[in-house]
Amino acid sequence: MGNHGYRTRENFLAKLGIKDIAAISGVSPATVSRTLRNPDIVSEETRKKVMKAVEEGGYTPSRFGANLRTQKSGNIIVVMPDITNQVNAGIIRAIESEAQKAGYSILLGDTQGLPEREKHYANMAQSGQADGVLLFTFHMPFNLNENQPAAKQLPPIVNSCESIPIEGISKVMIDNIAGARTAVEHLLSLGHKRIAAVMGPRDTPSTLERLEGYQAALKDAGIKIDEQLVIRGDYGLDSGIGAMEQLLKLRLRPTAVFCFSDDMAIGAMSVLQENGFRIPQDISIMGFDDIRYARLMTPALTTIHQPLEEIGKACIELLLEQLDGKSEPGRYIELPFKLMVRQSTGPVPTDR
Amino acid sequence: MGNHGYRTRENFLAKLGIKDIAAISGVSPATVSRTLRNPDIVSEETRKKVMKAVEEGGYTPSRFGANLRTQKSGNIIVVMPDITNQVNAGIIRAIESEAQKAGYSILLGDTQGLPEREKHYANMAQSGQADGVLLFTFHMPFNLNENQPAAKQLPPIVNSCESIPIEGISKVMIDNIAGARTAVEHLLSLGHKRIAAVMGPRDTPSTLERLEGYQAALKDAGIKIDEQLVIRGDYGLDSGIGAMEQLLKLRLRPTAVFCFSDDMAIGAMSVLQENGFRIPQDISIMGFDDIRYARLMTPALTTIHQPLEEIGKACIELLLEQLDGKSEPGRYIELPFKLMVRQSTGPVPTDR
DNA sequence: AGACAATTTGAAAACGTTTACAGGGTGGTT
DNA sequence: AACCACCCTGTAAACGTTTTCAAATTGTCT
Repeated sequence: MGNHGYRTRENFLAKLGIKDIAAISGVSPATVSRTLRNPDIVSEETRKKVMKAVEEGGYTPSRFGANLRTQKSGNIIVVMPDITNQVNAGIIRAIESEAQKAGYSILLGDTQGLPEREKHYANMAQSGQADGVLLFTFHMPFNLNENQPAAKQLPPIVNSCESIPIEGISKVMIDNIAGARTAVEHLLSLGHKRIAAVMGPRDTPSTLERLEGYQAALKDAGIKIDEQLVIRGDYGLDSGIGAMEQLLKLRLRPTAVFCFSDDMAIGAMSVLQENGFRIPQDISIMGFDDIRYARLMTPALTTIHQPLEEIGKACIELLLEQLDGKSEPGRYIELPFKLMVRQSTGPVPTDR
Repeated sequence: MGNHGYRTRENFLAKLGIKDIAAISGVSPATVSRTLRNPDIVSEETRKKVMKAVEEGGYTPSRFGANLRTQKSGNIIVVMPDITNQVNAGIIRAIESEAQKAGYSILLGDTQGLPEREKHYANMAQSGQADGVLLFTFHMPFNLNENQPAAKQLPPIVNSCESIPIEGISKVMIDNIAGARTAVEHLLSLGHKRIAAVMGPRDTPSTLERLEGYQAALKDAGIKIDEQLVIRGDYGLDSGIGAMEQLLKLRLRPTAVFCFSDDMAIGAMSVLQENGFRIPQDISIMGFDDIRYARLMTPALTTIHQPLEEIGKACIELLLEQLDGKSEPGRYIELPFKLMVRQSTGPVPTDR
């Protein structure tokens, strides 16, 4: 019954601790820790002894102790409005993969659009549940003191997809304005003049930016904006359906519809086809995102490609820089979009 | 410089600890802890004092200390082959939402099909990173001793979607055999006799089960299985494309194709339409899963609906039971699938 | 041989909670 | 007045690591 520290529970699941391994291999706990974390600084002889005990004992260091001591959780929380969305899913997949390479795990924060859940997830950085935050929502879930630089009041954080208007916070974005402009210019080049826009959720930066690109392109072409052709959506399939139904009721229908997301474009296409319209002969449809289903639609959907994997990688890169203290927050990475011309867009119909 | 425990760093981010709050409110750390975790057992007077200090100090208890003391992480690791898949995404979304209600956070384990990553994630339960495991892959990533009941050697765990052949492990499934049988019977009822099957990845339980249902339905109808009509896929879009191309090369083409996933069905449909085949007049297509895009295809995809949200909820329910020690592992929940008849299936063509 | 540096190790403190235990107070009952 | 029960609170001991500091050992150079 000495105080050697061995566990004696018969339960064979009884987990060994670092002290047990130390006792078995005849060294101190410190040396066991060093062997595992920093093998180079222990002699080969002890390293072998310790590793033998570790393997035979099936020892896995408890994170609880290590986390407490190092004040690091090894987790990154990803705050997203909806992980079911193909765009978000693609990004988070890349994030997870990259994070794992760097030894971090991903905590999933699906806000389902609720600000209180956003707050909840953001607080994980406060409580130590996460070391850093990847923010894909457009609220700022932290209370900031106006008089201090934001960076000093925030945990390591990177903002992507929806740009939060705060100085000094790292961001990974695509140029939504230019993307939308490119989309509309593609339609203009096909001769379209009555081009509808189906927007995303009101007030989100991405929607506002894409709207700006849409307006700018039309303005440059000398076309006046027809408010009836600008419909509010929410990036979801059903809102694409609703928007298209609304557009079909118009006396002067658009000849092309630019949807701010592929999901809405797919919804719109289904309404058109149900009602006997031919795409693109009667109406052209254009999306945004290039989700994996886009190219498999019939007709294949013309859209703006977003580099999901690169976005995810860039997010982790910027966050790791902050976590490693290698760089100040405030870096901005802009990734290139790409116009994917497929079959859902075509020349404006001439017969009217 | 007394030992009152206050932090004195000027850094205004300096986090207060439980000792600081205790000192400020003039009670012991124990009482602060009680106030936060179990408010009922402290007097109203102290509770007010403490809460005031907590709020003014902006105190958030550190998880590091609490985790170490309670030996709980508050995390659940979800191990999935691909989170980008609509089925998995839908399930994990429900899981996340339910887990959060119960005070747990979700760690994302996207294995990308790699067994070593599966092992890595499974080990998170060993190291204390996660309290429980939700397993959607079909390997058993733990080394089990054959002579002991599996349940005693495993952390709290629930297995779903792909059934792992081990006794005494909780499961949430749909009846894949009956689901596939229902699908094929639907096609049979439309007069089809040459019904192709596009399978999922070889050796996964779900594929084997669906294949069994397919075979059973044909056998019951007195139709001999034509091996040429059974194509290997991997549940992904591209494999649906490849499978359909293969089927079109056949001298005697099928009149209906049952794809074991909607993604493959969508891939198959795009091939057919590209080659001028009419769906369902020339060939009927049937999927499995009922992802959100299924009903928006043109024609809308007939498929077997999987109750993703219910699956997610049931997983958490079974896992929480184990985590709370309220029940032994080994429970089995079977959720109902549903045949969704839409426009991609129709009567067998008569003209040949 | 002695001084000094380099390498390797151990002792002990620290990380921040929660909780078993004990003790002090209050009020009610005999 | 003594006793008991109950409620509330504080003390102190865990939980399992990592890391600082110092000591011990070895090797190198004069």
